[in-house]
Amino acid sequence: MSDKILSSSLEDYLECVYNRINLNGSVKAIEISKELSVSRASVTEALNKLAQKKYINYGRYEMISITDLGIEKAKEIINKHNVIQSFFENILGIEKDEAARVACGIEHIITENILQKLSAFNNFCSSEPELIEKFRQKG
Amino acid sequence: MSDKILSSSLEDYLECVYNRINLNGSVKAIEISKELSVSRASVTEALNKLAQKKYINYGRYEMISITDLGIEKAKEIINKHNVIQSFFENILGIEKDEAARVACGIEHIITENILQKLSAFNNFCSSEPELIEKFRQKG
DNA sequence: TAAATTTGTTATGCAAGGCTAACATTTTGG
DNA sequence: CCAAAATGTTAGCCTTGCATAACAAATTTA
Repeated sequence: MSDKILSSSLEDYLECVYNRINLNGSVKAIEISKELSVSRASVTEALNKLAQKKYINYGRYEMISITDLGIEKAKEIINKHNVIQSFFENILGIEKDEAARVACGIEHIITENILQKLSAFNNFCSSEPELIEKFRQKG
Repeated sequence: MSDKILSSSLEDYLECVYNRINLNGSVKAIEISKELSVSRASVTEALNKLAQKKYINYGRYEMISITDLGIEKAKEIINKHNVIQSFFENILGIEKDEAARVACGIEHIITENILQKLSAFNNFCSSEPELIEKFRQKG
């Protein structure tokens, strides 16, 4: 529980909180419960941990809000997710659902260094669309 | 513990057993302990689970051997590892250690479908080396 | 507004995967 | 061959992450 470190699981909860707040302006525990397919009790537990680590503001029966630290962290995670999913979808040609599902696992593992290279590679491939054309014809 | 399913952790143990047996003809628990940086006790526990699931042959104070099922599974895992590591090293230009370390996490998550596409993409890029040249100059 | 429903919390328990310490067995080197 | 060292096992404990059930608070609605 080294204060600032987040497990994969807690990263998922934080990501969900961030996305919901961005979409709706607020988020309720039961929404998280449904989105992540876990019990309400598990959500309570996870939110307490995130609050203790200062990623969100939260107390018994209180509204959930996200801190600046939480926003920063959530953006990092979501950026990783997007870069990975984009590589799978746009370059490898994987169907969206599968791309998203696997990206969701990898986002917790990939290093900043590899992510940066992968992002650059995505951009490179966008700038040379005939490349992907050629790959799609073979594979 | 649904009989044939292996957790990430057990996949790591099996991979290690397979590699050691291939290199040296045999493997001892203490070697696994060192390679995976876990206690001897944890190795005993993991080996018992792998034996129960029929991936290895193993009993108290007995030599460890791998079953046909184990070999098949280990090859799958190692193939995943190699495809991922190769993409990181040869295409993104990641340094070997980091490529191996991250591949070791992803190999437990990636689907067969994505792996197959990634492998095809590795081959495609090998057949067009000027591509990677160009990317390296930009990124 | 008071009862019913929904949502949140707490208590408790389970499984996985790890640890240490003590004990058992095997291997090694005088 | 036998004592010391190395290796393997067991017992007991911890943490994470999940669950269910019972209870508390908030919200909805009749």
